Amino acid sequence: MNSRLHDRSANSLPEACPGLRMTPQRQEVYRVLMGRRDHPTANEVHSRVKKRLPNISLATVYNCLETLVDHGLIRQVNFERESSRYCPNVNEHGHFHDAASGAIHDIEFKPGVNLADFLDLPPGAVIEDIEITLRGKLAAS
Amino acid sequence: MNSRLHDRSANSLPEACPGLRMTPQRQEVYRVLMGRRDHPTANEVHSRVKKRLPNISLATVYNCLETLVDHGLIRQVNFERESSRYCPNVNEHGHFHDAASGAIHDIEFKPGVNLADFLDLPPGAVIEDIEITLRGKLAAS
DNA sequence: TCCTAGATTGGAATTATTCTTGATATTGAA
DNA sequence: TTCAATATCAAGAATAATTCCAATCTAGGA
Repeated sequence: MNSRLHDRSANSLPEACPGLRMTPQRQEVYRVLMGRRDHPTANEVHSRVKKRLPNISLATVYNCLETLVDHGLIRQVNFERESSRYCPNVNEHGHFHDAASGAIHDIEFKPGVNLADFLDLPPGAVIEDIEITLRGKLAAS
Repeated sequence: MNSRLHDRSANSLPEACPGLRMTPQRQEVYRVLMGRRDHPTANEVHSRVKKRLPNISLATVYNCLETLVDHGLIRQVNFERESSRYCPNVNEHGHFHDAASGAIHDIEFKPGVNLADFLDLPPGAVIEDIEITLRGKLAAS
């Protein structure tokens, strides 16, 4: 599965990712995602990146995002049929979509849990990727 | 959450679903889904339905599918950015996407499990919908 | 039967994403 | 350093799933 890079702060860039040429565009796309972890769409990423790279095109943002996903530095997240969103948390995790605010929260697995503990997997299934999405509301507390 | 209708066979039509007029088109769309539970796309449903209703339009298939989803008789399932697929299993369940064959298998929860047992939910979260998708391979056994 | 709300149709419109092409930049080898 | 090969970028065209729209059509109630 994906490599697990932990403890990357908003400023730590993935200087050394084998096979990935760190161009200014990719760096800035990555920086923007790390800087505000609110699961932006490609369009939103484009707007943010343009502050520093005013000439970057949306196509390039799509290319950069795809490249970063392919190299396991970020994750692409889909809700229903909405635009894809992007997330710098590459740990195994799910998402909670708050219907009221539209906000998306990362959901971590409790430590030590195992898919097969709660799902009836087909015999011999080798899981390569998991996507867990919850939709609901946060009770006014 | 959705009403839970169990034990519907391939021929049992939802004659009585409050607020839903059972037109021939809706009936046939539903029948087609129940008859072959392989998670077809709207296009595939359209092809199948046309055998009995040659004049039905794709727009109508989309309308029927949406209506049936809204009434909790079927579920809409999304994988990545692919076309939506439709599934007559309205029980809470997930999906396993076999990368080799492209087949999609329903995954049931083990009895008695509870989301909060394995996920760190935000405090006060009220879950309205769950989507669990696994991608992987079936080991050649 | 007549009326009306809801359903259907075909085609146009929308929209996120991908593709294409030519220009530009980077790398590694000589 | 220079060159050739390769990768990246930008702009706009193309694609494809889905939705929208306007014009009929239909079923069921008065």
